[in-house]
Amino acid sequence: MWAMIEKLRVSSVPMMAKGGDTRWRMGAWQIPRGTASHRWTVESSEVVRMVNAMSPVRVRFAPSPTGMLHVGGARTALFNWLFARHHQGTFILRVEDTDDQRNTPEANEAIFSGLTWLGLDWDEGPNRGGPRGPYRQSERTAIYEGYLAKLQAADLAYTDADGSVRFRCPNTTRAIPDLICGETVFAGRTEPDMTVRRANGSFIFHFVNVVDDIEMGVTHVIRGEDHLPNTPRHLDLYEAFGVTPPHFAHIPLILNANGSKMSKRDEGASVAEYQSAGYHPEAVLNYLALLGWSPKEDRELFCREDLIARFTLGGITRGNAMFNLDKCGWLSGQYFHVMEPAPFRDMLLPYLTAAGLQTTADALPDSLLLELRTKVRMLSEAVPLLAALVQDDFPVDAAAVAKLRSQSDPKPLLDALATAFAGVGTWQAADLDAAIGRAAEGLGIKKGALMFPCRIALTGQSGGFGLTTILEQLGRERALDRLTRFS
RNA sequence: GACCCGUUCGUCUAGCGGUUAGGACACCGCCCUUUCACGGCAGUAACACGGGUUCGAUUCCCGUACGGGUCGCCA
Repeated sequence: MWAMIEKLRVSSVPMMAKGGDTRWRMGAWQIPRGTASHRWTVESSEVVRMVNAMSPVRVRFAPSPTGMLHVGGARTALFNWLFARHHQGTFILRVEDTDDQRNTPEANEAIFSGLTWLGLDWDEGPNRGGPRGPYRQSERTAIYEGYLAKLQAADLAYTDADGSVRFRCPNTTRAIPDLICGETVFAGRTEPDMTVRRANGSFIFHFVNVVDDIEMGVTHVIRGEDHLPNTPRHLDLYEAFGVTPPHFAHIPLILNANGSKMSKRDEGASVAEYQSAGYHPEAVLNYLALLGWSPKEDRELFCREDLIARFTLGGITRGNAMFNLDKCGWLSGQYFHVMEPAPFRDMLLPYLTAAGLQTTADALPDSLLLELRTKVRMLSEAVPLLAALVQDDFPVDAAAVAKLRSQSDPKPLLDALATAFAGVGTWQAADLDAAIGRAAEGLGIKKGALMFPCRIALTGQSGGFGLTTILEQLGRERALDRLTRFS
């Protein structure tokens, strides 16, 4: 057993500073750059359990309530969550709401609902509690004051002319042993001492971030690469507090289709957009996982258990990635295509209602859903498809109607169909199909030539469900009514 | 501007010195088909550039170019 663990230590980054030395020193972790040896290679769950028992993984997602859950943030949350679940560790949600202007109930809710929609549950955090709380920075002022007192006691902090508190930042050269980027060295600089507390009493991000990570026992900081250049200053703080810093893993950013950093206002930037467009949440999770991380297998579909089992920091890509809506949509379709009718109905019904369609579970039989599931990539696509089937008021495609009229007068065709349908034995696919055949034969035209006008008359659309499905779904009365009323 | 990170098909990626450079989305064609889809099959398409190291570089090193990030009393 120990041999396995030793081997693990060699093949991955040391889990902790050795020999109980809590003082982290620069260069203590020699990570050969540009080699794969620094990558996290833990795979066996047995080994994971052993290591975890020695040094339980604690990670956190620390969003700021900006009013939405950004996809970049969601992916950071996902990577942290996967890492925690893979190592049977703890996933903490901490709300960084030190900026009062942003700290609204709605903004907080946007984070919670986004994470919940994706199924990213937190072990400790708001609405959940935990031993290291509170988990909102706005409620941790006393803790920050305590840490600030430590700094002041050591003469490492002072109040400047503007009334702000500054940290005597050593600004020394720092080598960050990053689990993804390798050892990254930042030369010492001569910058003004960093502010840790504003004149109005509120604390600055860098300070509270470090204090909270210490207080919450965070072992691995997995965050966006945009934080990498800030890390040396964070290290200064850890050193000042005499605490061994956590492991760092900076993940590449998500870019827009035009190559720029995806920001708040960009299309598809908010998780809520995927929710309202009716993407399958498991698919979005799946897609996000594959954006900047790879299980190195020639397949694309991974359920969350698959992801948990496979997730390692070593699989994280080095370069930034552009978000591709097409692929996300395709993946979503893949999930719907194989969905069982019952859960599909459960997901669909509230969505249709919210979209303004008057319908019930009874109006969505299994047979219909089995056909529908292959036609949608997201639930919003089901709305126009279903509109004509579940209600009498439905949109009509003017172009399709125009095309129909340009070909021939549809009236005699529809009358012939209505007659054939009226004499049908049962209002079921086989009989209905036969009736269409008879009508076509009687008119001396092909079946297909009859089905297009029929489709237009019944649904107003040139595409959609199979014609017999439409007929069955509408029922004899409504179908015949629409055929005879079409003009 | 300074500092950091990065660079394989349009996009997401596999590749860790010797491969016909693989997969996926998208695209194109064919098949299936009453429509729209689904599905199946096939195809177009990539190692940024220049130097090294090496018998041999997509893989290792150094430059250049390009992209991104950070340099806030925003997080």
